[in-house]
Amino acid sequence: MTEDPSPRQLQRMSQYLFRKLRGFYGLTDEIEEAIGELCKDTAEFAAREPLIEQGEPYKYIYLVEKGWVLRARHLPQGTRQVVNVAVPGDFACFNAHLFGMSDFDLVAKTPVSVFRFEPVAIIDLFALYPHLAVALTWSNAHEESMLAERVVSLGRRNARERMAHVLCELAARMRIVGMTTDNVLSIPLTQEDFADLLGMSLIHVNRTLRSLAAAQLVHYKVGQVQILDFEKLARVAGFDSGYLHFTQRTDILPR
Amino acid sequence: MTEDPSPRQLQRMSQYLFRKLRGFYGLTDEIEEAIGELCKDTAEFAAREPLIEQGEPYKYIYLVEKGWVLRARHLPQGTRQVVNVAVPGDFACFNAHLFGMSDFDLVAKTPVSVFRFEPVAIIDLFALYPHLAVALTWSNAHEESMLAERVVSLGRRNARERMAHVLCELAARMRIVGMTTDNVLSIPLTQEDFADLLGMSLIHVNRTLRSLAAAQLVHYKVGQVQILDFEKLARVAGFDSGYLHFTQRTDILPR
DNA sequence: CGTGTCCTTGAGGTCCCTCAAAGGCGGTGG
DNA sequence: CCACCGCCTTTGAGGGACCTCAAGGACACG
Repeated sequence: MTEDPSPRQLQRMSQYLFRKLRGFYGLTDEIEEAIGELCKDTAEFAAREPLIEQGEPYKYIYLVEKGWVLRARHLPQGTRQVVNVAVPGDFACFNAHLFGMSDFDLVAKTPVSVFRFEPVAIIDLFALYPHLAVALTWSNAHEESMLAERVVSLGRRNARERMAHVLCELAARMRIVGMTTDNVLSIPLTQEDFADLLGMSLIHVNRTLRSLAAAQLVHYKVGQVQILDFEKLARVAGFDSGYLHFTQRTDILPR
Repeated sequence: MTEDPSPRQLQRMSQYLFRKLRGFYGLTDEIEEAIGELCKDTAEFAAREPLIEQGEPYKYIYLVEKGWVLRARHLPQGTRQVVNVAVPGDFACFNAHLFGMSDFDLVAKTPVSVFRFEPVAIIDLFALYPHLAVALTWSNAHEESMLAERVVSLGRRNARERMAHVLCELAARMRIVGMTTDNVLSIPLTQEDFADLLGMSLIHVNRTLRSLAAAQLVHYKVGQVQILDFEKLARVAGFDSGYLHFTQRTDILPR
């Protein structure tokens, strides 16, 4: 499950994360180095394997390098809610590690490789790698922003809008880290996963997807979603990519 | 709108925040001092006055000292989704300030006083006040945890459970910062606010509250919610306070 | 005493759920 | 190479949770 990365691997390691950060501000060498320092330990997980389970203490902070990871809560009545999905370049458990134990399952949806590091006191971490604070805080803010947007979706958008919205979001996120260049997205989520992500039933997900397909907006099949008309889809969703904040800012660089 | 706090005020300023942090770990003098240093500027807002509006650039990071603040999104079709509420001791806009502009309205629900400070580069901030990083990161984690729980509620709990759950959460949050000691909560939210917070219609909120009242669980009136049977309410909600992480940890103190 | 704000109740409709069942498709084993 | 199995998708039918529209009542305030 664990192996030593070669220097070559380290070189190429967090290109996903770097691409995201680069979109946000001029990525400095210090930040790249700090992240490189931190990400020396790697691990692999098979599909369906949990990285951490509800109720367990946190052992690591993860940076996803390959594959998809779902953060989900299992409710007593047997239902599940997927809170968010992590794709390459996303951190997992960063701020939550402050807490004693996890409130959620973190489970590999595909074969997954991660970089990971043991949580140390934040204050030590930032003292050791001051430039890391920027990257981590940005990642935090980004994740919280997506969570807030999910709350908006679940609270005030209907099934069609929710589905359209999450597809727009995934398209944008995958594009910025270079997971896709055209409108064909390799998304390993089943219709049941979408149901648990969007707070609806599997059956209604299916009908919604068929309806979007009939309208020539998207074409879903297992493991692959093709966006036929992004503009129109975004209009259906009320999707405004602003909340992802993938826009350059130069005024807040560390001095 | 702005005034200089007297030293006495500073002394008493963030008791709310301190109580929360104290619940989490032994609050050190350094942290208290760092926060005190930062919170020299205060501001007051009237009820309904926005602290910041959707689309505006961030000017400040806020620490709520008195009153209630709602973070809400207004959708094109005229609906509103309240993403979370901030009570005394809560930060607002902390990590979001990294972004160019706000995705949400931040509006005073009651007369509000806040401490505020201008965002500087995170790296500078943490270098200046290293002990602050802990408090801020914990606050971040806490807020994200509540957001995640809201996603679970909106996605997989029905109206009755959602209402019960949010009341349990508010009770717990108000108790830990000392806003209440018994089961009578001064909550300034109207039924419409609850509707927008829980993603339901005003009318259904009303029926749900009446139903909870009929079951002798809670008694709602304007500005005040009385919890008649917390245990039972928590059972209805499927509420487990774990996600609030108001439990002592001594193992991760900064050295 | 009118006006604004908020709560309350009724009635009808709809979005989405649950239950039920069938079909496609890749993998595995006999 | 076919039969079978597991996993996922698809479709139908009926029901329920919640929504919208409509209207009335309570209460505070100037």
